[in-house]
Amino acid sequence: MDTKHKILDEALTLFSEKGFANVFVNEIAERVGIKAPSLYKHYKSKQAIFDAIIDEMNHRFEQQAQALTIDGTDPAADAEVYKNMDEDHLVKLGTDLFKYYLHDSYTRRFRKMLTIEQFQDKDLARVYSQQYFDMPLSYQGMLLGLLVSQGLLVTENVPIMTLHFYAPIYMLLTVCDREPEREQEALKLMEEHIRQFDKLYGRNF
Amino acid sequence: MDTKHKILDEALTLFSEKGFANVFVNEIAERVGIKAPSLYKHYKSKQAIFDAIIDEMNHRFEQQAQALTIDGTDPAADAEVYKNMDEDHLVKLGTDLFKYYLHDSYTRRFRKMLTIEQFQDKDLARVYSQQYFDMPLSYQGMLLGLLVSQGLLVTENVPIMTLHFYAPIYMLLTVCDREPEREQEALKLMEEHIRQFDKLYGRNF
DNA sequence: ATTATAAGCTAATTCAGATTAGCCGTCAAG
DNA sequence: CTTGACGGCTAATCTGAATTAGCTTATAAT
Repeated sequence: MDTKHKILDEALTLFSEKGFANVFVNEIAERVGIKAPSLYKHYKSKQAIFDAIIDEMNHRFEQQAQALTIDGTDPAADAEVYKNMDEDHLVKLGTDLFKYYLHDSYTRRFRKMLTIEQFQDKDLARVYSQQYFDMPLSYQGMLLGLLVSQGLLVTENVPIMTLHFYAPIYMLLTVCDREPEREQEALKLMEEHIRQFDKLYGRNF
Repeated sequence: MDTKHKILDEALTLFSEKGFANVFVNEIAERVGIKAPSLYKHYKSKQAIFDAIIDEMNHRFEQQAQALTIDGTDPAADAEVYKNMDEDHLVKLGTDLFKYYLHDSYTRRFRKMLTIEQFQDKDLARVYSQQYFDMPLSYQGMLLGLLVSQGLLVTENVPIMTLHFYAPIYMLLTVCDREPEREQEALKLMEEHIRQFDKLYGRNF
């Protein structure tokens, strides 16, 4: 990784732990292994570093959205995947989703940074809501909608069913972000949540 | 309200909007209607103001916990209240809870401040989780447990049922905190959420 | 009446932390 | 070979924001 990227990487780590205002260019430089003034060979200000992080993230998000949309517009392929979905598969789906969000380094740091900075301006607020509310609900709504059309789940209101699926996952995620030592507890609740979700929405005999 | 309290009040407002590090003692003083140096007649530093806010909150929380526990240990009284609970009552219960959390000025500002500062140290993280995860789940679990013992709701796992009730409320709350203009949308989802919750867990005929 | 304390003000002071100036070595392109 | 861009360094500089000094007035207690 070249210096320019390393700066973004270390800055993101620090911003996600302490917030933009509590990080000194000094610390960023130190972690990168250079002196503070050298940072300015790469970015014209501390703010510019922050902005570059946001830009990079928007870029990744666009790609991601693209990818998901492509998958989504091909229900046939996805339907295949979920053909013989059962409770255990659903648990795995949810748990994997949870673990990915929780452990993927970039995702996690970005989410935490955004959590801290979300009230600074409307743009950041919008990005947060998009990423951790609208997009997950829309994407997972699509997947769960497939399960409904396959007759594996039953509901008259897919969006609310999706909310019931995702909101607990989101909430447990925020707990682990602030108290990582509660991950085991959270995973246990996750599994119980999904099993109960399956019982509630699964076709009952 | 005396100056000493007004300082805490205005500081809390500012901290909840911009975070501790982005607020200048200047701004606090201005809102209080005094000059910055006069603040130091009341608190020995900016940090001391923050600490006083936390102390005051801990105080309020203890009182609150006390009150809730007292109610809770008298199931007879509460049971009376929920004797003829139906879906509309449940919607009202949830909506009121939501609106209280959302609009109560102190609660809202405190929650937003904690959202920003939660990663600064373990104490703040613990307080956040206590207030917005553990306590609500435990208190609402008690209430919903009553409804179960009354036969109004059916489940084998009250804690997870409580998670299903509360997590969507919490999530919609965080959306409104960052994008207040989405309150109507959130209220609509709230109502649908609870109606569906009632259908899922309500005694089915 | 006197005095002590509380609470305000203006005018410094301090200091940390972002940024700039200006120098140096490296290396690839011409 | 030499030149210029790149990326690093040290030593300033600049700024802004917290805090302190020291004065003043009002009020309440002795």
